[in-house]
Order: sequence, then C-alpha cells, then structure tokens
Amino acid sequence: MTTREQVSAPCPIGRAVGLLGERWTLLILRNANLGTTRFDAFRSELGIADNILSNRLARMVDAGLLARVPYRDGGRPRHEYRLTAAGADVLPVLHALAAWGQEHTKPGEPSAPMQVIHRACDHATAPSDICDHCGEPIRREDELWLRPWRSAEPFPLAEPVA
Amino acid sequence: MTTREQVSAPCPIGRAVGLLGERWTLLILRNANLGTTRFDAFRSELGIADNILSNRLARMVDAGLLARVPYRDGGRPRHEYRLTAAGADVLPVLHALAAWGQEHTKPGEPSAPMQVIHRACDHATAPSDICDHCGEPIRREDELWLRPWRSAEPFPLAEPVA
DNA sequence: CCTCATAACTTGCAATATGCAAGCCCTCGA
DNA sequence: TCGAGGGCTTGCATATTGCAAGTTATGAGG
Repeated sequence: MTTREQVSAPCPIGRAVGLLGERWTLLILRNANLGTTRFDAFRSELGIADNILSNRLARMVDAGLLARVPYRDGGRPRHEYRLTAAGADVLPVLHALAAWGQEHTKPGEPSAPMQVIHRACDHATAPSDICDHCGEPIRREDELWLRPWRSAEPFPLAEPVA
Repeated sequence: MTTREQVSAPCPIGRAVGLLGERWTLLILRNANLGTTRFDAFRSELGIADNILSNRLARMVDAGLLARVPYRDGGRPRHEYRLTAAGADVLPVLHALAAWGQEHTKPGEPSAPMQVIHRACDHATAPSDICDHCGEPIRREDELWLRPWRSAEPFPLAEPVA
C-alpha cells in the first residue's frame, strides 16, 4: 500500500496521513502558513529539490491544500501558491507537532523556544490552539509565531484564500 | 537532506516531522495507542512489510517512542513494543490529524465518524484534547476511541510504560 | 531588436527507501 | 523428535528522492 492509497482508508487519521504524511508536505504547509507563497522561496527555505517541490505543490493543489493563483510581479505574470481553508486548517496539527517537538526533542544548536503570541491578550504561550495565559481559543488572526532562531520579531500567519 | 537529518533542525515542527514523519511511523503510533504491542499484530493490522516494520520499530525504540519489553507468553519468552511517555504524548497530534481528516477527507466506503468518549462526563466528542461536551481537557485514562468501522465498542487507550 | 536575468519548471540519471517472498532461529507443546 | 508459530533477516524488484542540467516565457536594459 502506498501512502496515497491511504487517502480512502476508513480511519480519518489514516486518510490525513495519506495526504499530509508524504515527505515535505507538512514542512511546505508550515512555511505556507508563515506566508511563503512562491516556488523559489519554498525551495530556498526548505532546501528541497526542484522536481520534488514541483511534484508536491502540484499534488497539494490537487488535494485542495494550496491554490495556484496567478498574479503580476512588476508587469510579469507569475503565480503563487496560497493556502486554502483546508491548508489553513492544518494549523492544529502544526501546533501539536511543535509542542511535541519542543517537549521531546532537542535542537542541534541550543536556541530559545518557539512561542505563539496571542494578540487578544498580548501574551506568549506554548504552541497550541488555546492560549495558556488567558485560556481562550486562539483565533488565527490573533496568532503570531515567535521563532527566535529566525528572527526576533513575531510573524503573523498567512490568510487563506477564499 | 533526509528526513532523519531534520531531527536537529532549530524548528520543533521540523524535528517532530524528522522523527514522526517517516512513512508508517504515525500509523504504528496510532495502533500502539489503541493497544497493539506485538510485531505480527502491527503487521496484520497495517499491512506493512516485515522488513520495514522491523526497521521502523527499531528506530522508534531508538527514538524513545516505544520500549521493547520482554514478557512470557505461556512460558515462551517474547517481547512486545509498549508506548513510552514520548509515544503516548503523540496523542494530540493524532487528535489533530483525526479532526482534520474528518473535516477535509472522505472515506472510500461511507461509515459513521470516529468519536472520542470522555468518561469523565460520559459524552462523545470529536477527536480533540478537549471535550466538546463539558469543555474540560480529556485525561488519557478517561479517553475511549469509538471507531465504528472496526467495532461498535469504544476502545480504551493503552497505558504507557513507566 | 538583441541580450540577459529570473521564475518556474522538466528531464535524465544516480542513490535511497519500500515492498514482496523466502528463509532462519528459537522455544514450546505434542 | 517434530511441527508450529513469533519475530526477524536476506535478496531482489519497484518506487521515491536527490542532484544537475536544460527549457520556456517574460520583461528590463542597451
């Protein structure tokens, strides 16, 4: 059974793994949630080979995780890969992975931990769907990611396309 | 970069994907959380090839997700693979995947959805860390999985080893 | 108008990972 | 002593990934 044959399994975990569990897919979604939209931005951020990236983006578009939308860059026609609602809804999976990774693994180089900033209460919390300061569910628009190994500034999440 | 080189990435999501994102690993953990412990039970439940299963189990033991514990089966020495605390802590990832899969994918054959039964309030909820009936966090011991395509009876989660 | 640069791919081929089938080892129960 | 598992390992075929080079389209600069 290949990973993609899992997509019609009776178990929703199996189906989710069938779509999200291929190599690179979750990392592409992580970066897409942080605002990356262009082919070579994904390539340089992830260090993925072009043919694989091309293949994954196409499959993710087919699966409805990303939308390929044309736009103009100074007159030139280009296209970018924007999150769909299904792609944005992977956020809780990313939270759970981040929390697990933080709890059970160590980075090669020590660094300050990833945190989520909840704009509604202006406090930092561990990656989660729920603010551990105010106890409220964190709405996507109120969520910023602080990843100190990349930047001292917290980063807002990308908005999905309609 | 191979999946396993990700394990020392600065990003906790990258590290988690490095350990959990290999093919079969999350499915093995799903079944281990449902109580599967033996080589050929995993094999027959998952339909995974023996050499791959052997390889994955060994890596998961190295990674501290499972513990290989000897036991006696009617006098015969055997060993089983039991969840560690780190393996049990993957539960929120499984919840998030189940919820996403239920929301955004369809099974090949229609069937009733997976539900979590919260013993503390005796109500069914969608797969989640929090009961959507009583609003309380669901403790592992109070959680049963109802997967109607497998059995009409809800199933308790396996206890991790100390 | 010609050249160059760039984004976004595609193609060819080598290296890994996965799958299938067969075989091995150990122990118990008959 | 023999046979039947469980729990692997080994060999070989297929599929997936990675790297490097080539392709296409467009627009900016000369």
